[in-house]
Amino acid sequence: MQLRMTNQREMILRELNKSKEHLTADQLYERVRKSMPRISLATVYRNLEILSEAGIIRKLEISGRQKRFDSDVEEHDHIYCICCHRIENLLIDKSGMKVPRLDTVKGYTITGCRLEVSGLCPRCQQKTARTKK
Amino acid sequence: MQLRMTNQREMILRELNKSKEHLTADQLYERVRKSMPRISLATVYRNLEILSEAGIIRKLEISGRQKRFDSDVEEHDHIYCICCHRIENLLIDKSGMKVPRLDTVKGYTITGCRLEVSGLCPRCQQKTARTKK
DNA sequence: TTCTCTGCAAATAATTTGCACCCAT
DNA sequence: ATGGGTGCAAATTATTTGCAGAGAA
Repeated sequence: MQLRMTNQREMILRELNKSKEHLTADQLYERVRKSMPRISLATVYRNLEILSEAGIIRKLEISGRQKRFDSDVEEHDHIYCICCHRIENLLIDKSGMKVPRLDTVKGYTITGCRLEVSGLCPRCQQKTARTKK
Repeated sequence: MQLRMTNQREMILRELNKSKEHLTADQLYERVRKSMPRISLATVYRNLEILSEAGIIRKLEISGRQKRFDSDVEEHDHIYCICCHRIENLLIDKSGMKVPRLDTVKGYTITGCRLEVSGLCPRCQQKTARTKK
């Protein structure tokens, strides 16, 4: 199955790269729509699926009900806010971890290993403090 | 808000405890239904939400589109199969990790930190091998 | 008695799919 | 010209909510 570089696909990739956030499908849709008003949400979903399958982008399945997409496929971890569900990148050295031979855990063939750190982001800490008063 | 121990709630907890797997809401529904045929799926969802909010069970938001629930709220990590989406427990010593002051990362107040290891489980390795032949 | 909980049905939210046409290769 | 890609609308999947009646405390 050959991948074609359509205008839609190109715009989706460009927008995802432009904002270094971790956007959801419909956030991306709203942005792409500004310069390409007739694009459909289904196209965005289809492309995000195809591109992440091809390893060009990365699908994140953490925090909240919507999937998020990351233009950075390099090995890295994430920290997310349990309140506003924002996700930020995190570079953590996992080499020091005393993991009992991770490559053979429970008979699994390991394909990935990531650390998901959760917490309250600075913005939400203020929000919470205000509410508690 | 007071929590009441209804028959439904008790059964849901019992089933979740019985199978030490990480069941989805509707897997749990199917099991509870066997001994309590008139229970509704909405009740299962509502209870899982309430119980995890109360810290009695734990909601897992990894791997696949459905949320899964864990009767074990003790600190532990998970390994999941990228193929069949099964989740198993993992006990990993994270104390050796050289994390740059995890409690202050990017100004966040850290509430949790877990390792999600992904891979192909033994069962799915065989499946894949067979398919590739 | 009081107030949370329940079942049912309907509503939402997120994502996927069928189909006929379009366009990158 | 081929076969992957698109827009649209409808379908699915997962979860949530309104409401009136039930039942734990």
